[in-house]
Amino acid sequence: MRISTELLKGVLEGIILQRIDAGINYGYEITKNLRDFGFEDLAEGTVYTILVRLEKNELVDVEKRKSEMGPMRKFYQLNQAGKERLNLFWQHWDFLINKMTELRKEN
Amino acid sequence: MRISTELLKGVLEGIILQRIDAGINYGYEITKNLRDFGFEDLAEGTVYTILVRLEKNELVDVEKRKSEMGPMRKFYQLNQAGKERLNLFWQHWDFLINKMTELRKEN
DNA sequence: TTCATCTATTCTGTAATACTATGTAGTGGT
DNA sequence: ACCACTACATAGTATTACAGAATAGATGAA
Repeated sequence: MRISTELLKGVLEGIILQRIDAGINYGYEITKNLRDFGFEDLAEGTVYTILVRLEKNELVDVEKRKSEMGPMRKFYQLNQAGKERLNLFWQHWDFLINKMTELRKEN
Repeated sequence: MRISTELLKGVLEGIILQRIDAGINYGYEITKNLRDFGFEDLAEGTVYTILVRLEKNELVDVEKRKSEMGPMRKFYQLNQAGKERLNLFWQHWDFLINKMTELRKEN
C-alpha cells in the first residue's frame, strides 16, 4: 500500500528509532527491513537523511565497521537520549491513536 | 498533551474532514471543538489554511451564512470527492496503525 | 582485464505541511 | 468608548520525506 507521504512525517523517525533499538543497526538493512515490512515505497535516501539527523541531534552512537560484503557500514545504537526520545514518541503515538479512535466514533 | 507537530502532518487534514462530516461545519467551531478534544495547542491559523486547501482541492462545498454573533461564517460540507478522500484517509490510517503495532511488538 | 551487479552511503534540491504572528471585522455588554 | 468574543485570512518560517544522482567497495562472469 502506498500511503500518503505526509502521513509518515514524524512517524518515520520513530519507526527508525524503534528499528535501531530492535537490532537493525545500519541504513541499508533498515531500508530493506522496512520495505519488506510493508513500506514498499520507502526511499533509501529518506532513511539516510533521518539517520544523519539522529546523529546530529545526538540520539545515537555511531561506529564504522567493515562489511562482509561491499563498503563500510555505519552502525547505529540508541544512547540514553535516543531511548528517551523513542519512549516519548510512543507516548505521543498512543495519545494520537486514542484521540483518533474517539474522533472516529463520533459519527 | 503537546504532541510533536510533525506527527500531525497528514493527520490533521483527515481530522478536519472527519469533523466536517460529523457536522462541525465552520472554522471557528472546528478549532474550538478540536481544542476541547485534546489538541489544546492547535492554532486557529492552521485550521483555516487547511480549510482553504480543502476548498482549493474541491473536496468541500462552501456556503456563507450569517452568524448570530460576529461576522459571516463559512459553512463547509464534504462533496463526493471529499467523502472519498476521508475514506482513503482512514484506509491509510488503518494500514499505518497496523504496521506500527506489529513493529512495536518486534522487541 | 572489463563490465555488470549488489552492497552501502552521501548530498542537492523540491514540495507539502503545520505553526507563528499578525491583521481585519462584526456583535454585544458594561 | 472600551473590551471580550466571534470569525476569517495570510505572509513568512521550519521541518520533513522524497526524487535523483553521485560515489565507492566487493564479487563474479565474460
